[in-house]
Amino acid sequence: MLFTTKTEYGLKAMTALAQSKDKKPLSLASIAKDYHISQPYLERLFAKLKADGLVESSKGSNGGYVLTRPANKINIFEVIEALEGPLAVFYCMASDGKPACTTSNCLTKKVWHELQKNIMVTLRRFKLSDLI
Amino acid sequence: MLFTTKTEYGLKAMTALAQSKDKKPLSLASIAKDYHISQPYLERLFAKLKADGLVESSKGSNGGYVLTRPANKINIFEVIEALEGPLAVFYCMASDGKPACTTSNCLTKKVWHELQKNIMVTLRRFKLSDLI
DNA sequence: TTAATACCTACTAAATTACTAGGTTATTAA
DNA sequence: TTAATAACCTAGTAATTTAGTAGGTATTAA
Repeated sequence: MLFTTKTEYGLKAMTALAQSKDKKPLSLASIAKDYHISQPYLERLFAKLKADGLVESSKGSNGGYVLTRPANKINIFEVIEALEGPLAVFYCMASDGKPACTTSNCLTKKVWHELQKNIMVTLRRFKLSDLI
Repeated sequence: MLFTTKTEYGLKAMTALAQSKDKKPLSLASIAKDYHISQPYLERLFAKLKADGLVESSKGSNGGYVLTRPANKINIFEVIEALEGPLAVFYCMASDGKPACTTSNCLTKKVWHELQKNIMVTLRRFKLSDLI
């Protein structure tokens, strides 16, 4: 399985924000209820979405989250990367702190690189608005 | 992470078979030693590869595994699917026994379907011989 | 001042991956 | 015929990740 419920829940919630009347902030409590998702779990996902600048929050009564950009300007890849971390088809392809493959001139790596690029391009083509 | 060490180990071992002199069977003991992989774990991977008809086995002294086809006729997708099971970018996309998405006319699903098709096409383009 | 909301920390449960241990069965070479 | 080799099988354990729970604090609007 490529993606987990993190992405599934996150995208569902993001589409909910995209459909909010007059860009009114939506509380996680209401989203959690509407989509039957654990609220604390959703909170952690939104912390990541906010850290990556995809949503803005406001506290207090009538507070909640709103998208920072129109839904047709947010691509699926951004959302996935925010939630799942950097895309890596393999351990050896990880771009974060993990130990990378040390085989010089590694043919296998070239194949994974091409696959990874391909997946990214495909995911970037789709916008949040395509899911509504 | 898309793929696990199952695929990593499996592909490494398959390329070892592809490079065997005169198509001589290679034992899992020797592959496990050469590539520093747990032999019983490798055994289970090869059970899957054999079940999918990608390798043949012979028991006894000088026995081992050989490829059933030339390396340029075996594509990466076949190997991955044998080892990791049916490709599904999401739970809702699983083609096996699991409960599928019931949302009729689900837009999200169309996006995943296109992504999934794309990944398959890319993986089928690469042959085992490309990794040698 | 109160209620609503984001935000934070620590823990538990479930699932999956990776690995270990200890066999049995079939085949070949000596 | 025997011993070595190798596939093949079963039942576990360890490690990691995902998913979810519990119980708070901080901030803001009404």
